[in-house]
Amino acid sequence: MTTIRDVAKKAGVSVATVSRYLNDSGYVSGDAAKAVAAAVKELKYELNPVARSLNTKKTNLIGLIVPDITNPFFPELARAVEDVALTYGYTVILCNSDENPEKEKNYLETLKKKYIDGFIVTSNQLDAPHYANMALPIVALDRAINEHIPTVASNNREGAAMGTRVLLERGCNRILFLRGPEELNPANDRYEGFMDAIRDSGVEYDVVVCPFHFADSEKIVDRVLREQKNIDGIFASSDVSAAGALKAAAKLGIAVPDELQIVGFDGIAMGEMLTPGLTTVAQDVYKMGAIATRVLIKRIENQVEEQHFFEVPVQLKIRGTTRSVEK
Amino acid sequence: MTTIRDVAKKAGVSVATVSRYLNDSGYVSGDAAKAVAAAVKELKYELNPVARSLNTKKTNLIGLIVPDITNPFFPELARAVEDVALTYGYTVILCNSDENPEKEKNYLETLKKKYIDGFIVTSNQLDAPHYANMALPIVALDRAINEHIPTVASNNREGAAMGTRVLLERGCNRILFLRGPEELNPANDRYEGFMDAIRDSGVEYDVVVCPFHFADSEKIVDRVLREQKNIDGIFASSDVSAAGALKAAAKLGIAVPDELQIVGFDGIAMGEMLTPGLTTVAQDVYKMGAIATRVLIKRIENQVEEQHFFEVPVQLKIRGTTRSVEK
DNA sequence: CTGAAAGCGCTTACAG
DNA sequence: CTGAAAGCGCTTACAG
Repeated sequence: MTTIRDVAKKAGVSVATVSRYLNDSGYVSGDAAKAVAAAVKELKYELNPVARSLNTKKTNLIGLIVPDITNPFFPELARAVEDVALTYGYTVILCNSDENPEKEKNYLETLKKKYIDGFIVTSNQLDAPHYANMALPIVALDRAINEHIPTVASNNREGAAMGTRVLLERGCNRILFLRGPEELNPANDRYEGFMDAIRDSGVEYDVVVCPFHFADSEKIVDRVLREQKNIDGIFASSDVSAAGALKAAAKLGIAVPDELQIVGFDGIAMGEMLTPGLTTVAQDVYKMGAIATRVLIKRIENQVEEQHFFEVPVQLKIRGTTRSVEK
Repeated sequence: MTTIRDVAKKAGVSVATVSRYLNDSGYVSGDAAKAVAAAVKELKYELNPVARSLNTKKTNLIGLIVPDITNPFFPELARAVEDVALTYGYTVILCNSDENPEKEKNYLETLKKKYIDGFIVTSNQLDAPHYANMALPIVALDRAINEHIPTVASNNREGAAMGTRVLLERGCNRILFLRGPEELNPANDRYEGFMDAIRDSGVEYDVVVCPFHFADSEKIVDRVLREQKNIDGIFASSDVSAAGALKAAAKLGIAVPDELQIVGFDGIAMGEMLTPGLTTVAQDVYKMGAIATRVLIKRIENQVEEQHFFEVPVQLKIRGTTRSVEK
């Protein structure tokens, strides 16, 4: 392995000069620069990043902590993070937390020791002490951690209101809202948005808490649909739940969208594969990941960034589980 | 930051002894061990892994190279890799290659410089030179790289034969096989398996090449179904293609499974969310990832492993897109 | 503008 | 069984 010393020797300068040239830090005369460049080229020298890290305490590594990459929301996020990271010369370490604070903390600490440069985190441990005294740059995704930490999120509340109005405008008279887990901030925001839109409409509604899980959602919706025969609209807080609802309806022989209209939330790829295609409030997950990564890297590189909260607009995707608007 | 020197001083021994104790390498007397242990505890000393890496050229980091984490096959793989890696004290770096040899090579080289310990790779660049002279441990997933590199894969051929027989046993008289991209090894194995099963059956069949992409598959199947009215069975080389086929059938008003039966390949979660649920040849993706990771870590830790090819059996999942067997 | 030297925090022959 | 010392390959004040 050729080292900086070899380069220095060949170029007839000191290692300090080579280092300055390589890092573009401090002055290097034109002559010296030329000699070093030639030596680097001739020796095919490549800087050893581990040795550098030991000095700088930087690694160009960032951690992405998600509950579970298997959850269809996260792969696209991971993709965005990796794409942007690559652009800036960073590499991504993938961590599944399972929403387990211990696991999360463990990753945080292990990687900190390895001089990781920062984290992008999707977590519910909003108030966990290990975030408070983390000296490392962190950006929160989807769910706020605390005021000191920049957050990127969809406009969940407004999006949910939009989704609700889709059903309202299409003549639903009794709407079932599948509310997400109560410990999830975004789920609560969506609930608020639903309430915003439904409140003054005069339309009847039911709210049922429902995990973001296909089979559970199907079961819950099946039960509700059997009990409440007059439900003609379902707004689910996630596409996976909406898929469960659609399946339940199909099994009960309820025609979608003629007898029952369904709207989801998320915009995951599966939505268009269903029959009929799922109408949904689509989050721009890729954009969220991209913004989060840029913000994080700015922080890592000490660029000032006054903005603290980044809201990414959702977009309605009208597909087959809703009818055309009644005029 | 407390270093090994602080510990040595407090314990009244040399740093060499502390290092030996910490790494359980070389002899350390009982007394010395006790003193060091006490000092470590009192000072809350934690070894600096970066400094260690500079010496050992090991980092406990492994790279996972996939074409695109957004492809529904890979998240579960990534999850398995990460789970097992964590068990052994390794951390996973996620790399999306987009099947682009340059990108792949770039990751390989960048991370090698960072003293990454090994790679798990899903790649088509079987014969790429950058794999031939990689001194690092590598395990190939799903697609063989070369004979020197251990490979983990499903029994694609046999699985495809099984899937074909599902249609045969259920009375299909004309089967459309959606063959995957010809540059993909597993896709070709599945084609062989289909041929194995169909050849002697006397049943008519068509073969159409079809990318593992939903919308494209839908389009292709729509066209074929319009042209060939008597197709009553489709075997798709991937679940995503099968979903496209199902969608095409639905739009054409063809009843599944009564008029047309469909079988997919992969076993991704989406399959059960469709209506009807997708019958499929399910790969045990998690197991594949877990095995690959264990094999890789064994190699990294220089444990001999004579086995070179690991085949993970597929499993039939009979759901709603096929009928019950005719007796 | 440049170099000698200390330092980042560990590991590992080597001599005893 | 143990320690002094060199070494991993870089960066960074500091003095000139």
